[in-house]
Amino acid sequence: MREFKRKFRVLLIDDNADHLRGVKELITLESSYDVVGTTTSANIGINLAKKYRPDIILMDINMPEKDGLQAIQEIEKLNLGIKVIALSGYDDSDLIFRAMKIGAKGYILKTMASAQLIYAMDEVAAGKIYLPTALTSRFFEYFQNSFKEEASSTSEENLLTYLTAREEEVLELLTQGNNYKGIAGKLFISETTVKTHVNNIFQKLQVNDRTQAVLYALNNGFGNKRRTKIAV
Amino acid sequence: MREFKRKFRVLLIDDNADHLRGVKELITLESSYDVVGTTTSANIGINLAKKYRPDIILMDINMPEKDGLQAIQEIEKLNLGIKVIALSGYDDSDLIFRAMKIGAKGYILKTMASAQLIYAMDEVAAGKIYLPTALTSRFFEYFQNSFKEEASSTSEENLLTYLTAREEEVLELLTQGNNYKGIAGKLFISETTVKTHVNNIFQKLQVNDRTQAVLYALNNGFGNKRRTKIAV
DNA sequence: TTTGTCTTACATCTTTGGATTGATAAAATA
DNA sequence: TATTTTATCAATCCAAAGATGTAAGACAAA
Repeated sequence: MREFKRKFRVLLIDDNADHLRGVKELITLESSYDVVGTTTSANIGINLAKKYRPDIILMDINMPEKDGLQAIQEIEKLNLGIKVIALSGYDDSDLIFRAMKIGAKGYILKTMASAQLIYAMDEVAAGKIYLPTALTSRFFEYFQNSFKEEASSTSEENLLTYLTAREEEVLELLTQGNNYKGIAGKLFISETTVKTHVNNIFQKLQVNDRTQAVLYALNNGFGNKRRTKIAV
Repeated sequence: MREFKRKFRVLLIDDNADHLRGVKELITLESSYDVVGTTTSANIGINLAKKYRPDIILMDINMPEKDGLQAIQEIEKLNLGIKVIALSGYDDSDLIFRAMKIGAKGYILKTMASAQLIYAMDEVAAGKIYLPTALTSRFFEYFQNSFKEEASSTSEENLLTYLTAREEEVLELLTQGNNYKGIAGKLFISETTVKTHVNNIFQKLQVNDRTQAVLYALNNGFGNKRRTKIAV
């Protein structure tokens, strides 16, 4: 049986009709891609995605009507395996970060050479994630900055280190929303003992109540799973 | 006044003496780099970093004695502006992610061509962050996976959407550790009103007390800065 | 206009939380 | 061995939090 090389199906979403036409022509020249639809509306684009199930979507994310990032997110939620490449006029690190976070498989600037667009599509079609080197650098600046605060705040002094093993157990249960009775039951000790521990925890963490204790714990890397803040 | 083109100072840390020697010779051939030190020990490497203040450190992260990632972290904490490039034998996405998270300016496989190493050093020396395309792809697989769980868990139903604007304000203050009096003072309303709001919040979030409400809020993307869990 | 939601507010009552003091036994440490 | 830390428990007291019901004025939608 002879094997046919299937063409990848592409959907274009861009509110700029001129740019849309240009990209369409460009892609049509490539033998390995078929443009199955074009639209200037993000909402229509989402419906076309459901209908045509393209392999790849090129999505302009600088649209006034609807946020392109939001559109990407909605398409990702459909879980149709559609690979979305973000097209943008800006190499803003925050934009790049957010696009990649919500699942874009690539991010290309509109000013980039057409060859780069095709290359990105080739890579993405092959199951990879593609970001131009320059944008990768931008992304990582943002990415690493997100973690810097954490490192610096941690380096001050972590009052959690003063807690005893038992106190950590109690705090762990506090961070799960337990009250005295719940903690006492889970640790098989009396409620008054829990009170003693909790009071000692308050002293050591220099807080006034359980909510503040829980917040301190979560913000200072309590437990095995460290939670990290990333502004999105 | 005549300007001299300064050579970049490089420190090599690699527990494999053979590899260390090879890399040293390779770099010495380059006119723009000076190897100011080599060592097979991570701990000694950290001390050499303090002493010589190199521009760049090539750090093997697959060392038995001390974890190379930990060493990178310690060097980053020194805040000397030293750019660390991770050298590794593995293109494991988790390793790449962790290295970049703690501030590595690059990640190179030992099996890669020497030209790529030099190119990475050039880029990093110029203040950029460099990851080979293949590793970038790996990184993003891991990165995007970290957020997938969040998206699915969020898609269940976010009870926070039922809160009124005022209730959100109150909850915001709750998540900052305020008690009734504090909230009342900050919103210029009476304490009893705050109680009413808080009780309504409990109903809507289906929780029993403020700690649980705060935990629900933090775990369900409350506020403008959404906190995201990334296992590290 | 009527209906409904939101925000504000108060009263009352019960439960929970937090502070303080004191005490005992085991375990770790000097 | 002597001393300190840790974990356990209790009693008491006051403050804070939480549950419940009621209600008035603002405002928007039907």
